[in-house]
Amino acid sequence: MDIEKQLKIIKRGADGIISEEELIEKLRTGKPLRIKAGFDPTAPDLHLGHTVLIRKLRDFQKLGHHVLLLIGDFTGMIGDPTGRNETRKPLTRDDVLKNAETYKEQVFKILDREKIEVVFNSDWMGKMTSGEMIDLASRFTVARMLERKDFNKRYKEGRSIAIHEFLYPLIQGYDSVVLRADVELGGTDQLFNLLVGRELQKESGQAPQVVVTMPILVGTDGTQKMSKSLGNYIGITEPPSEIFGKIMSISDGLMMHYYTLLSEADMGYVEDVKSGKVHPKKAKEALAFELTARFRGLNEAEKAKEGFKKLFVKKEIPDEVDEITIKAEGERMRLSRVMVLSGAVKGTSEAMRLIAQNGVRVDGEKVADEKAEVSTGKPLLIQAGKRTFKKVFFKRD
RNA sequence: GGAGAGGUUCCCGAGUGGCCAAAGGGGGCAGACUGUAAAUCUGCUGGCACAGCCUUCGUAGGUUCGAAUCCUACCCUCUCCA
Repeated sequence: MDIEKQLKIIKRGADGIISEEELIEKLRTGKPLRIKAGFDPTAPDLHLGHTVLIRKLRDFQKLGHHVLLLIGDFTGMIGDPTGRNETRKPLTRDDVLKNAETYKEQVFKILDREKIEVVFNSDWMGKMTSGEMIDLASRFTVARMLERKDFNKRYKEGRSIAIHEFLYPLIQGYDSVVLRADVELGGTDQLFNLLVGRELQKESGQAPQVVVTMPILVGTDGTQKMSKSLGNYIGITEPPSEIFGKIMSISDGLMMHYYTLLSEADMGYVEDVKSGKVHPKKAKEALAFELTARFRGLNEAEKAKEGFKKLFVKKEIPDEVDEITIKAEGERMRLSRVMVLSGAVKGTSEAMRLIAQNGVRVDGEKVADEKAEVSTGKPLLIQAGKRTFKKVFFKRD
């Protein structure tokens, strides 16, 4: 493929490339490039945010380049400095391997498993002697380190920076030297670390890697970056109905952001959505379908779509309802009690609250009385809130 | 090593002896509206055998008829000086 076309694909969705000239030069050699991307081994549950980067790796794969998936098990002991002062508990070798397996499994939903090399930086970092570590540390200066936004801010504010935090960018950079990376991909928040790699490579007599940064995906709350700890994420292993539903409930504005970074839809369609030619609802549905299908398969996506329509558009009862059998405690039971036992709610208070708020239906009928009782003679269909359904069977002994 | 500040319910943050299950905001949930959403309005947001009772305000004790609020010890966090 000619270089212009390759470049176009690489640039799509990318935030920045340092530098484009160098990239062209590397592409011109015609040899497969070594593309590096690092992952934290602590969080094996991938969400849409991670997939932005992985999809870009896929682009490189399609162009015939060699992808190196670096599991940062050594750097994981440090944890990328975020300013949050929480000490990471060291992972055992077993944990790391297990997490890595999970990673691969999930990553292969997007990447071609044949054209990928998985490496662990503990392989070389674990063997490094203190002397070598000092040598590595000597190749960078504190002043340069403090250029990093995060460090800079903390330094100015007089907040603590532990010495070992300085090692993180250094090691990440050193990984590039060891791997002889031609290109490294990362989120925009990784820019500094990625640039350190270039410095160290130059010092080692290598051509500096080209740095490609991808925008950070905003979470479902529409403001903060997608992350598991913030609870604003959509995991790629979640049930299809969850993925579909979560995407359907993002705001229209966010939808454009997702279209740009996650969808494979061609730019023409995306423009039509932006200009309003396509109804936002239709567009959101298409996006939800595309992403659900990507991670959970076409059939599942189809089901999720139908289920969603039934539940939210027609307000009907979904096809598949959780069925649960609980012990009958008499001829009649408090509804709140039944709801707790069936797992529809966390506790009695929550059950009563929901009832008081008109959010509970039994066999389709709204319940108004918080202390309502139900007969245990036949199975009941309980709806608690918008989306929780339980088919309850009673067992007598 | 020295000096000070502080630890409150999911989060931020008020509260300095009873009117405190604890203001206000955020988030979350529910209802209305809708395009599924957003925005907006309303309500809820410790637990339970729910007009009542029980457990919460860093931890453990103490004073008091009564403590998140006072006392003692301990743990932790932060800031400043050296």
